Amino acid sequence: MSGFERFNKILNLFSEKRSSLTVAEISEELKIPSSTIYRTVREMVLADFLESAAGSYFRLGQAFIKFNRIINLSDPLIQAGEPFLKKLANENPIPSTNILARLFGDKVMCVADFKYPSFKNNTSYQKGRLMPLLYGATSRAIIMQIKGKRLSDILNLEGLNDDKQQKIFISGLDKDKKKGFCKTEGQVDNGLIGFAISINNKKLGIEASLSSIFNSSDYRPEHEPAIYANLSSYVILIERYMNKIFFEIEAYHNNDLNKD
Amino acid sequence: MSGFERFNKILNLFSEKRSSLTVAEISEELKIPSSTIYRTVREMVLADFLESAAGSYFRLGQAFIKFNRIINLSDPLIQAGEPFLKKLANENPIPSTNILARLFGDKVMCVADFKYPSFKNNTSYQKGRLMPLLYGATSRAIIMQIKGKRLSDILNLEGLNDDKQQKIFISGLDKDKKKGFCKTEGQVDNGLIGFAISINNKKLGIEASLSSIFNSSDYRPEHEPAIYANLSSYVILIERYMNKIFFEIEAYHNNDLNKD
DNA sequence: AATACTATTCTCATTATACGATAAAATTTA
DNA sequence: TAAATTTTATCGTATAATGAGAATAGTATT
Repeated sequence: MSGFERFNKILNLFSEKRSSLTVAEISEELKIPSSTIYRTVREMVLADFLESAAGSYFRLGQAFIKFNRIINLSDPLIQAGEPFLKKLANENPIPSTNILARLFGDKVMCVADFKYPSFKNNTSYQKGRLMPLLYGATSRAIIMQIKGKRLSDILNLEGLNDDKQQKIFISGLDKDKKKGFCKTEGQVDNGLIGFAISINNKKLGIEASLSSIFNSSDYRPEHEPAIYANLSSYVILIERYMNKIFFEIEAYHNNDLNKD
Repeated sequence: MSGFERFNKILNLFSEKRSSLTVAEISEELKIPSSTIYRTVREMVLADFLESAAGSYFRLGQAFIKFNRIINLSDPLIQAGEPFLKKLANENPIPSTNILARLFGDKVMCVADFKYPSFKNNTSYQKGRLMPLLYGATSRAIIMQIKGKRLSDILNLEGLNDDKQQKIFISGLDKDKKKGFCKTEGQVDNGLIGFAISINNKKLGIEASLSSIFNSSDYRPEHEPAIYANLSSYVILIERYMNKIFFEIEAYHNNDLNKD
């Protein structure tokens, strides 16, 4: 096992449920001698990827907070989209949670969210959370942008291995693609209904979606036109804004003052 | 240079100002052959610490968003303190920004913040940002908890090397310590005045502070009693809540069901 | 479409460095 | 104070990272 691989494996032992670990536990989990783990953990602590907590436990360190902030301040999708989420929530006909999600490698992750104050349900969608790729409007509006080999690779990775089933799934996607939007009910959370539209910027390599999630009990079919009108107008705004950001980034890169 | 060190150095090239880099740029900055950088970057992309963007640039990857979320959901200080920030802001006599900050290694970092809607100034304090250790009430209320060799080590690292100056600084801290609170004006941002009280939990290894920042122009001396009353009562609540969390964590660790 | 240019991966011999068993030291607990 | 646990240090060995350079893939240019 290589050094980086070990480093990565240690970090991935930490989770929402298990947020602190001892060297002994790490050593046990990874089947690696504790002398080696001690050395690696020390390096990681020194670089702020871990911090030592009480009782010889170790926690994730501040490096993640720091780098997350840099991403928040610089990610084109977050920059372009986050300012609109609150407005979208206010304009929706019924209380909603509104989500910006995007494809990272083979995972869909929520990168920004705004919940209307009176929206009661706790959706599974939260900033930083990896979302199921095959379920929910949010994810569908993203993967409908992918095609060919890359799509089937992703679906395979997600466990949709059967050829027949994959074809059915893809033809479902194609229908949504023609309509231009996705709508699913209860696929991610019971009692919730979600609507999503794709966001895309080829030059920035961003495949994303904007979605609004409602309580099924609040929702009436007559709300649908307003929901789509809101989503699609904000998607246009966000895509335009992202394009502007792209040109700013390009200008920055081309500015020789920044090199050296 | 070791593998992990290189990995760390690559990440630390990314900043708010410079959020994407090419392999050539990294190679140039670190004076390491690009064949090596390519290999390392590939590993990092595979593990989601970097992602490739347009024009052969690389950005920070989703791993940071993911791990940041885990910290947010599990950090005892954030869990215990964040829910109170909004209340504190609402109860302050004048518009404020309210900050939970804590010591990570030798750096003070803001881990949660709430800005009262009508508070105008953009403070330097933002979640995830590393703060100057020697300036501002927020940081003072934290380092006043440290003593002896550890304190002087930290001060040295921060550039306060001169023995005489260090003594002056420490005696200033001691005065604040006796008073039980810190108050500084304009040390971090011009036109802002900050008040802070220490937060501590030895068992969890957390040295932190709660602070309220105001516009100097809004502030009148007669506000001071209310400000301190608010801060100190919330600090008591937060410390109590953190202690409760400590016992929950301890119970979790002692529960054999969680081990295998 | 052909060419030039750049970005990326691959190969491989060399060397450095990560590894892990063990001992020593430091810290915590009884 | 002793016992137990956690952490660091030591060191010979094997392994895996390194970097030069070639090969390939991918883009841009004309």
